[in-house]
Amino acid sequence: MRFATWNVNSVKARLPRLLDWLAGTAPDVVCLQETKVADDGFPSAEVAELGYETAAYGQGRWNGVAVLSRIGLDDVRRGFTGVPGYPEPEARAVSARCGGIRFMSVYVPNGRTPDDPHYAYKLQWLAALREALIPDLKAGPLVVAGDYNVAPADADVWDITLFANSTHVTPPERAALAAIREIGLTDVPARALKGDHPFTYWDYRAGMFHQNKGMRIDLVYGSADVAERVTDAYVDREARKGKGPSDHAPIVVDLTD
DNA sequence: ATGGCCCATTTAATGGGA
Repeated sequence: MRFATWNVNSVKARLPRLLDWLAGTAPDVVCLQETKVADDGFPSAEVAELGYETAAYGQGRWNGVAVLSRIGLDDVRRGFTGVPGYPEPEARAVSARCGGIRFMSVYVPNGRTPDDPHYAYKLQWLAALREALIPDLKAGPLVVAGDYNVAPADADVWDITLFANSTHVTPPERAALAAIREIGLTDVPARALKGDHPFTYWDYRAGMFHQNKGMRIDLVYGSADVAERVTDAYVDREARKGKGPSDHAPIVVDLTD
């Protein structure tokens, strides 16, 4: 089985690239984030032509997540139990069972700045996610993949000295991720196709990508029974190149059957 | 080579992204 996660930064703006990438990479399951489209606008028919069923949870202008699968898709859940809002619940998590594994696509709140209410919301959201995943882990194999908006270690940003007073690297954010791992999820490390750092995000501005000034903020967390099946995982930086890319690259994971 | 913001929306200017 091959699965992937990708923050596409608008599924409509990215549709030609998404379809090409699906055809070329041939993942069985894909977790998408920042689809930025209401469910009735999701290009379900277009991805169906490539054999994918869709579980989309969107709200329009912002956020939006989806799971695509060509190996079956059922038991779809939008959001999760106890999800906090800002102030209303946002479309930041959707899950479905595909090929014997529950896949959850997550788009963690950004946090903006550490003194912003959005930062407190981010920590609340991650704490609530942890609690919601406990019963999911008991129910069977689980993958929680997406844009976590946290760089787990200093090496996961291009220059940690530039992140003083910034979100994504603070101890409480990192502790929130550690608390999620502690319930029985493993960080599936992805290899970089070039260089030493498997960054998944590079700002559009100032040539950050070609200088490889990036961040590792997209992550794949898997239950132990999934993690032990991993044969390869890589960041597809090719998808960040060229005209009209997302600012995030996909992570592709291969499992033994 | 990978190339110097981009997205959606209230279609101009703004909020959000990280």
